Amino acid sequence: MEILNAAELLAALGHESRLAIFRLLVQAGAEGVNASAIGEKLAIQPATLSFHLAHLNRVGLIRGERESRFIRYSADYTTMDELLAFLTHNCCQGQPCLPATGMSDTIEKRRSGPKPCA
Amino acid sequence: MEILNAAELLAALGHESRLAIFRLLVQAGAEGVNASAIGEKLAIQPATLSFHLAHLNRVGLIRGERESRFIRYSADYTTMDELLAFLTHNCCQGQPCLPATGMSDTIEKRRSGPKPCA
DNA sequence: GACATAATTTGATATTCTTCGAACTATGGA
DNA sequence: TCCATAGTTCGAAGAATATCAAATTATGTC
Repeated sequence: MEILNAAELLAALGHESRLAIFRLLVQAGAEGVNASAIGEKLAIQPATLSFHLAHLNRVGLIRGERESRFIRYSADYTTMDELLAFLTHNCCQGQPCLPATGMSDTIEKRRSGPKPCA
Repeated sequence: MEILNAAELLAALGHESRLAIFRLLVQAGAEGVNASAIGEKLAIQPATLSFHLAHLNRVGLIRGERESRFIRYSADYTTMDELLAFLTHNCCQGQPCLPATGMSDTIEKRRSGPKPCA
């Protein structure tokens, strides 16, 4: 992944509504969620929702499939995986440098260990 | 981390210049890089650079320390770690679901494993 | 103090993004 | 065919961003 592409993905997720949509779809898994259900759950009006769904779809983070009258959206995990791989490239030597476990000394240990992410 | 905060961080990184700055600082490590050196390396004019540095600093991804006439900027790894932890929360059960190792079947394996990220 | 360098701030401009009402398309049922 | 539902597209308005020249602040040197 190139930096321009990564920036596009990050910008797509860098909006509260779109991030909420994406997270909802990740939690929903393979079954996905149809547009109006997303709109209800997140209190986003149809036109605005379509705008954000189109944005997320354009950059490849989600995809939609028509199912009768509904369009069922689901997260495209591979794109997110690639983005995370890009952000963690050249750090951690393949070891997980995340998540922060809540152990108070984790950060300090990590500080002296392999270089963290991005 | 809350979703609004995460969206702010993602938006901050969702600009080619700022992402390039952040990556440069991550690569530079603890020593950091002073502003004019960043500007030269990335071909960004001083005023524009200051604008982006201030943005990254405001959201906590970098910090600057004056060193004589220079201001040395360095990445704040903890903020990035928290962001990545947020993005990978409730997935992977603490196992690394990244990075993509380049092994062709990794993605498929992961698909049937713990739910990927975000 | 006068000057040069490093960086920021200000102000103006151009661009992009976001939102939403209204119109439109697509599908299914009576 | 007519109607209702699901969703998108269009168009306009307002808000937020990005860029950069010019002015300003801060530091160090002569």
